[in-house]
Amino acid sequence: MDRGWGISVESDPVKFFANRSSSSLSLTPRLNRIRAGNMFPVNLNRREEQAAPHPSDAENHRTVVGEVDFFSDHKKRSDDRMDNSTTSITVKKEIAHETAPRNDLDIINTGLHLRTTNTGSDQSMVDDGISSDGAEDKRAKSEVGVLQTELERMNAENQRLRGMLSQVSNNYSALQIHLMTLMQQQQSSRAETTHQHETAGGGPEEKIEEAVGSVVPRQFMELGPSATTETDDQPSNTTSSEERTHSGSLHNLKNELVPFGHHQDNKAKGIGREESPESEGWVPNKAPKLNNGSSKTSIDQAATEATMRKARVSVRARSEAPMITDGCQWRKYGQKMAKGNPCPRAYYRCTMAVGCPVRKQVQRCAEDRTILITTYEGTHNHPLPPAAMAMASTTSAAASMLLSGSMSSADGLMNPNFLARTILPCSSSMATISASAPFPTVTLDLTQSPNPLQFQRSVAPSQFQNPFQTPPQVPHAFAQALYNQSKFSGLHVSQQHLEAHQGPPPQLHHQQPQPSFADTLSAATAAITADPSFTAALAAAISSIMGGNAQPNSNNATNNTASTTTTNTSTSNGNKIGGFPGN
DNA sequence: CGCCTTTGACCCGCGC
DNA sequence: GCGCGGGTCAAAGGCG
Repeated sequence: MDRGWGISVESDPVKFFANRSSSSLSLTPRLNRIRAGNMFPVNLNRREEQAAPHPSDAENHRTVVGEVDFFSDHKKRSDDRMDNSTTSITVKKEIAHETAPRNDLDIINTGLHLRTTNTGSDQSMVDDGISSDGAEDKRAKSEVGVLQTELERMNAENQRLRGMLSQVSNNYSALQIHLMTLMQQQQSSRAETTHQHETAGGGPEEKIEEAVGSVVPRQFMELGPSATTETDDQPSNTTSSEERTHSGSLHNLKNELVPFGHHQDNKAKGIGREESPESEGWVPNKAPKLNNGSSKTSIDQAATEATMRKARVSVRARSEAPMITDGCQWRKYGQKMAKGNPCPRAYYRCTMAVGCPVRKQVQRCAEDRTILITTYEGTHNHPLPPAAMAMASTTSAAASMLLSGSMSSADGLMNPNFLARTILPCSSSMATISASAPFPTVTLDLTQSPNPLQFQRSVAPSQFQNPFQTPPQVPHAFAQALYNQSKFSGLHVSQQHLEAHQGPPPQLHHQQPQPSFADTLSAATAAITADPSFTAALAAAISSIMGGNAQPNSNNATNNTASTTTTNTSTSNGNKIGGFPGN
């Protein structure tokens, strides 16, 4: 039963991916994603491993609807079977042939049907031994009981659906808040720049309006060739070595998110990682090797890049899959038993480009093995397919946010909670920052279910100055795409896990009282130096998700699937250390 | 045959 | 200096 959820859930996404990649990926990506999002509760509840093929949903519904009408028929059939079969056998047959749940409603109906059938059989048994006078009452009482049972089942189902909904809201809220924070940051950056260079006319409102009209498009443009000029216009601000190194480090982030075809422009510019020896390939985390630069700038840049690479983003998500598929291709290069965790830690390296420095570690949580902890390290030195944008941008944004805080303010790392609130002001429990050595780590916890209303309160229009209210579908699509990826790759929320962990998931990080959103926002704005690349990263991610440019990378889904498949296969092999955690 | 995973060995940093 | 733990390498084997 338990395994059934996982199996069915993993099988369907493949079909979906296949359909998606072959038919309408480039045409209506947004619609597909929305559709996929709507499918969320559907897939999670499928249990088909032992269900016989069912003609269609309509027929399924028909069967359910007709169950009451066929009550007597069931009775008759049960009567006929009484000779050589028990009631339980009858019920199993019903399950096998008549319940092929297509969605939650079907499951609910299935439960009803099951009960009805069962009761019908029972009823028939009772009727056999009772006079016809009391049969009517008995039948009525039985129906009442059936309805009560159904009500209970539906309540339980409702609870589960609520859990799933809160999970989705969790992801959605996290990403939307993130986006909003970035928008505010962008606004602050622009205001500051404008104030420094010229006291341009127009009040804050006008600036905001300008930002609204241009933020996203301009950021999109920054990713292209125009990014060079845009960046060239900026250096007047980045005179200090600190900011210079900062800019250099985030150049990687920009590269990571540059759409296909634009990647070479930055390279031609001659800044950033491409020229550093490190860019040629992965260099282990050994400090001496990082100081290969001859000039001071090179040293600073190398150190910054080292910090950038050392900064880690850990994503915690419930998953039965051995590894979440984030759109990238990974090759496993090691596995070790980590101290304090019975589950082995697997080491993966990005193989989408030769010499890509990005690594990730995958390990199951020791406290709750349904939680998969994926730790990303480094930035991609190659273009990413749209499917990889969401996760990469999220992790990179978190990492750059972390690094921005660490560079602009020493308190950033000294006060992790501050940065945590900075990244996700409204939900410090969803993003936590560990300042513990050796690597600063941002933890994005997708396993928690905060109160969605809390977020709604936080992003009231009055707080965000209407112009900054991005179209709802933007962050929604962002979260949706991220979630879809997760869902189809194993980051899905398993129904059984929702049931098993109705209570608050284990908290690895200390929760802090939540400050007001305005306070944290201003704090974030003040604490983090303006960084166009950061916003550009998010803009690029959103653009890729919105499908405006949607590079029809149809291989993407295939690669994802293949990657997951191979990983599953490999991890299912006998492993001396014990195989993959949780399997 | 090539790619990938497995897994023991090795390297390095850190604490004692 | 030594041990421990994290991280990586690379030979060997499996698989399509």
